[in-house]
Parts: sequence; C-alpha cells; structure tokens
Amino acid sequence: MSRQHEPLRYRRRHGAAVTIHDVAARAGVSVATVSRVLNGKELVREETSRQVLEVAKSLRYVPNSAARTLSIRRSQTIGIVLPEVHGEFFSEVIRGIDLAARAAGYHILVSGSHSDAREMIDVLDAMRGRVDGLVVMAPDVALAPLRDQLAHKLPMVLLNSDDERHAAITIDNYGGARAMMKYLASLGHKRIAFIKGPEQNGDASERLRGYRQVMKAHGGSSRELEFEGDFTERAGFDAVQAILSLDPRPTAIFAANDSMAVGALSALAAAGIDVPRAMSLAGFDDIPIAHYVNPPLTTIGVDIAEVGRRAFAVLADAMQRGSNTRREECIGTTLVVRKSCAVPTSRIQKVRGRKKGEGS
Amino acid sequence: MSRQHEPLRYRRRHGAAVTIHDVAARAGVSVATVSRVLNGKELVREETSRQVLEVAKSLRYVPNSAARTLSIRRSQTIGIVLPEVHGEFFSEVIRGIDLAARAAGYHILVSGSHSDAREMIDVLDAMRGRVDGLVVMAPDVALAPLRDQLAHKLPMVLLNSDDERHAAITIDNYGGARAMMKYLASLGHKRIAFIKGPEQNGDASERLRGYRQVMKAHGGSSRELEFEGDFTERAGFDAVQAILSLDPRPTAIFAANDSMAVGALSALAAAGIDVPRAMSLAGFDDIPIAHYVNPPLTTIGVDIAEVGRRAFAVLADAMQRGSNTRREECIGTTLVVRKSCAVPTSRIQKVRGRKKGEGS
DNA sequence: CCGCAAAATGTAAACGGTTACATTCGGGGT
DNA sequence: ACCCCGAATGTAACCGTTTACATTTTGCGG
Repeated sequence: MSRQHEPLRYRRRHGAAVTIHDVAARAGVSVATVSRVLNGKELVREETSRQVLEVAKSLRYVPNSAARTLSIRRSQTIGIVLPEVHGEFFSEVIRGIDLAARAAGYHILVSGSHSDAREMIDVLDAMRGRVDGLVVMAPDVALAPLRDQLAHKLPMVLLNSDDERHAAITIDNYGGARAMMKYLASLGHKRIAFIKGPEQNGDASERLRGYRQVMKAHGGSSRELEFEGDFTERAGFDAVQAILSLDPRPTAIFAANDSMAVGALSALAAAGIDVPRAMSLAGFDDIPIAHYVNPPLTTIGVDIAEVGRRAFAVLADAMQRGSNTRREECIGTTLVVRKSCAVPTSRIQKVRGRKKGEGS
Repeated sequence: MSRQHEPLRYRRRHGAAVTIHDVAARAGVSVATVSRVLNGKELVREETSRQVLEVAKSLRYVPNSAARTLSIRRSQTIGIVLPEVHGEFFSEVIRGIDLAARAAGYHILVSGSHSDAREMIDVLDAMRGRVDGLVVMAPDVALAPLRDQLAHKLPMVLLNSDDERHAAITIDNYGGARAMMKYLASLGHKRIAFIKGPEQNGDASERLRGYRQVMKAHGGSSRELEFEGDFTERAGFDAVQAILSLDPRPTAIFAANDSMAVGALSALAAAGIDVPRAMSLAGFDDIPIAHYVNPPLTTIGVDIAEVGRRAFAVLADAMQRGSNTRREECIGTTLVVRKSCAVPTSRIQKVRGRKKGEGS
C-alpha cells in the first residue's frame, strides 16, 4: 500500500494556482460552500457568501475549468471546424460565431486547414471532451465519411452542406442568382454568359440553377452560354477569352463568384472592352475587393457574420435539447448595385430611336 | 455517511461515452496498462499492447481531454486573444498560428473583439486551466492594466506590443518605412508627405520614425509634411485635401497604412490628379486590395502568417521551459513595387533636359 | 426549554484520466 | 529449491470541481 508518502492534499506547492480548497480553508468553510457561493444557485447565508467572495477575490481565485468541465461534463466551449481559416469569408464566419458565443458565455475552439476527411475526423475526435457542440463546414467530399466515422454524438450544425441528420445553415444561392439575373434582364440583357463554379461545390450548383431558371423563363436556355470555372481569378480570366469569341457576343457576364468576376474584369480590360458600356459584369459574394475594382462590381451580398450568428443560435438550441435534429435555415442575400452593369448598347440605340420617332 | 447509494463506478449510463475503464475491462487488463499502451512511453508486453489497441479501436475509444488535462495539468491548447477577429490581418495571424500549432499537436482557443482592458482580462482569466500558453495582441491602452491584473503566470507572447516581462513578436515597421522612403528618394522625390497613424499605436509610431529618419538624412526634416491619420480610409481621404493645398506641392505621399493610401487614392482621383504621373503614392501592409486599386499600390509587404508561425515557435519554447523571458523577434518586410510611384515630373524634365544637352 | 422543520453547511463520491509505488511473474545464478 | 532481479502489470491516490446526501444550525411554536 502506498501510505508512506505524506498526503499532499491542501499543501500548496510553489507556483501552483490557488484552488477552491485554499479559498475554503482561508474562509473557514467547506469547499462545497465555496462552490455554492461561486455558482450562486443554492441557498447560502448572506454573510457567509460575502466573506467567501471576499477571500476569493483577495486570493485571485479563478476556478480551474478542466476540473469543472470534467465534473459537470460541459465545457462551455464550442468547436469550429473549417476547411480553411483563410480569407475574408472564414474570418467573418468566425467573428459572427465568436460574438454570439461570447455573449452566451461560450468559448470557441477553432481548427482550420483540413484538406481530407481523415484529417477532419482526427480533429473532430480530438475535440471530444473539449467542446459541447460543433459548427462544421466540410468540403463536400468529406461529408459522407464523416457521418459514419463520427465517434461522438455531439450536437452539430453544418455550414453550407446538407445532411439528413444535422441542422444546417445555408446561403440562399439560388435566390441570389435569380435576383441578379432578373436585374440584368430588367436592364434589357438577353444573352447573358455564366461562368460556373466547381462541379461538386454546393454553392456553385445552386447559383447555376438560379441562372438557368431565369434564362429558361426568358426563353434563352441554351448551354452554350455556360463556361467552366473553379472560383479562382484565373478561371474568370480564361473564361472571358472564350466568351469574347462567341459570335453574337453576350451583352453581360455573370460570374458565379466575385473572384472570377475580378479575373474577368482584367481580361476585359486587357481586351479593351469597356465595362459596363460594352459589356456588363456581375459577381456573387460581395467580397471587399468588389468595392475597389474599376468599375466597382455589381454583385450579390451575403451577410456572412449573420451566418455565424445563426449557426450559433441553432447550435445553442441543439445543445440545450441535447439532440441533433435535421433542420435547415437559409440566409438571404442582397443585390448590391454598383457600376459594372448597364443597359446594353444595342438597347440604348433602340430606345433612343424610338424616343426620337415619338418625339418628332 | 453516504454509503447507501450503490457505487456507480463502471456502470455505463445510456449514451455516455466509452472510458478507459471500459477498455480495460474488455481487454482484461488494468486502466494503468491501457493508459500506458495509449501513451506509448512505458514498457508493455507486445502482445498486451496489440490487444489493448484492438479493443480500443473496436470500442471507438477516444480519451476524454478534460480528464487528461486535469490529470497532467496540460491542455495541449493555446489561447489566442485579439482585439478583433475581423479582416485579412487577423485571419492570417490565426492561420499562421493554427498551422504551426496543429503540427505540434496543439489546439487553439480563439477570442476576439475586446474593446477594453476589463473585457480582455476576463477572457484571459476564463482561459485559465484551458490553455498552456497565450498569444496576445492587446490594444496599446489595455497593456498596462493587463500586466498587474493577470492572475496567472502562463507563458505568453505578445504581438505588436512591447513589454519587459514577456516575449514579443514585432514587425519591422521602422525598417519597412525606411525602405519605402529610400525607394521614393531613389526615384528622385524630395518633398514627401506622410499620413500618420493613431498617436498611441506602436506600429504607427515606428513607421513615423522611419519616415523621419530618412527625411532628416536627406535634409528635409520639417514637420509640415506630416499629416494626422487614424488608419482609416476616411483619414487618408481627408489628409489629401490638406496636402494638395500645400504650396510647393509634395511630389509623393507615403501613407502609414494601405487603407489610408486607398482613401488618399480616391481623393486624388476625385481631384483629377494622375497617380503616379502627377503624384506618387505609397502604403504599408500590402493588404489584398492594394493589388486591385487603380493603379496598383506600391507598398510594404509583411508576411503575416509568418508572424503567427514565429509567435507559436516562441511560445512553444516558453511553454517547454515554463518561464516567461523577455525576448523580441522582429519580422522583416518587403518592398512591393507596383504602379503607384514614379519619377516626379519635375525630375523627368530635368533628366530629359540633361540628356538632350548631352546628346546634342 | 423542547421539538422539529427548514435552512445552512459539511462530507465524500464521482467525473476520467495519469502515475508513484506495490505486486506479481519469469527466468538465471548458486 | 531458493534468492534476486528486472520486466510487466495492478492498485489507488491525485488533479480541482460539483453535488447527493448527511449533518448541524437556526428559528419558532408550544
């Protein structure tokens, strides 16, 4: 038996942090009382409470959260897992969640840069016991393996992915794309080229769907106006080359995201084509740069911080109920009109002509 | 005595996660052995080890990190505290730290948006017991109270702030500013206006120091070329109004950061002044937008992710030694030449004149 | 002054790991 | 057969809280 080493309990080692026992001893009460005072829920005599609080403050006592977590099986922390932690989008999402989470007394444990599913699962597992819930944004390919491998049944909300078993927050890509298309149509555009996003990307396919829906509604549903793209500037640049060689040249280009629109803009400038006079151009996302390019880009804005906020709200609800229910929330978009779209030239002439005729 | 409620130990409640005890029981060994196998440091018979591993895997056992943290008094997590989690800069820093941290098996606990010192201290306290070390970027005003209030002696590294008691990672603002000034001087500029940053901001004052140093070296050290600013676009815009009213008009403007340079650019464009022909313009930071404005901005680039990486490296060292020593690391900068600076017109004439003279 | 319920406080068993020390096991050496 | 030794494994204390239940105090009616 190991009874020969003297009990270390209550003996403060040098440099060690002050514990609830220290406070209890100094205040002349039991640890239970201290705990009760600090958590404030139970009945404690006014005077005892005051005294304990005083001692705690003078000792600069801060409860050890690992112990607390272990004991109550709640960490007051949520995990955020993203494929990347890079760029405006993710930073905004994190900010949105952070704000909401801190207001509710939660901390956030962030992990980014996960290329494959395996890595992602490792991170998720490593979060076990550290977090009470998860906000996950999985690259689409990683989602399927995730479902099965997940060891824990933690409350979880998905961003921009869909799933039958969890809550999801998505962006209204379809509605946004339609809104932009309707705007372009209202200006008088009929031949509108579309630069697509990556094949398997969910956002991309919804935006494409919106484009097609409006094109079809206006009678011009051919696929020859759709061009490949992968959300990079380069892709936008390249797509323009192909678009310009079309014979009845389109009067407008709608890129599935702003980065490609920016790339397209350079290509257009290089080809000496005036935007918006000779060609209208639209993007999607309203990244900060959209504001600065010349001309400023007309695009679809998404309140990204709101995505984060809502994600937390839904997660908070799931954590409270301790269950994961399928549920989808869709964040709306706004049409941001700047200077890159105008009435097509052919139309201007027509309109002028008619007016002249009417006037004379 | 509370001996009448039957011992719950080892009884699995529905839905509860599998613990080390479950693994031990199933593998027919003690918890100590399981722990040894999993942590791999001590001697365990090959066969026992294999068997434990097998059971652990089949049970999908994942150790509870709160328990582990409590026991070994290390969380394998570092805290990151920033004044904001907004924008390219912070997201890059986080990314840099995250990458380095994960490679070393650490998690990151992030907290942003702390306007005042009080709030910051609360967060820092709340991290007690959750993290093994801290990377802190404090708004300058908050730094002093921080020093005294800090209850814990956690290893900590400061970003862009200085302190006698902790390690700090700073950006070579002075060197960067000098490099830009020398570049402008080499183009032939003598009257160079400077748009300053916020008074108490450390980065800002170092940049100003670099500006002054070069101005003095070239003989023109008057303060009439320095203008107030606060790092916002608005400030850059406003400063230009004042600059343009100067009588011998400056031939170049050096803004203490890119945002102000961008603001200045709009003002210049509005005033019909051609950049760079009639006025050269330079910034500092190389934010992504710098690349997109027209003309693209010549600026000083900072490898921000590197700041994060180095911060982690220094912190890792401090955590290993368990001590906080003053130590400063400076991250270098690069001159990024784009299109917003050119030889001043007066000089072009002179040069042409001389060349003509020589030629004839 | 007693008895008793309610209120306040104390005791110690969890929470799920790690690890110092104890114990057992399995050969060699004599 | 016995002793000794190192390797492998087991036992239980400990990390710092929370909290069920036990115990003590308090206030009050009789």
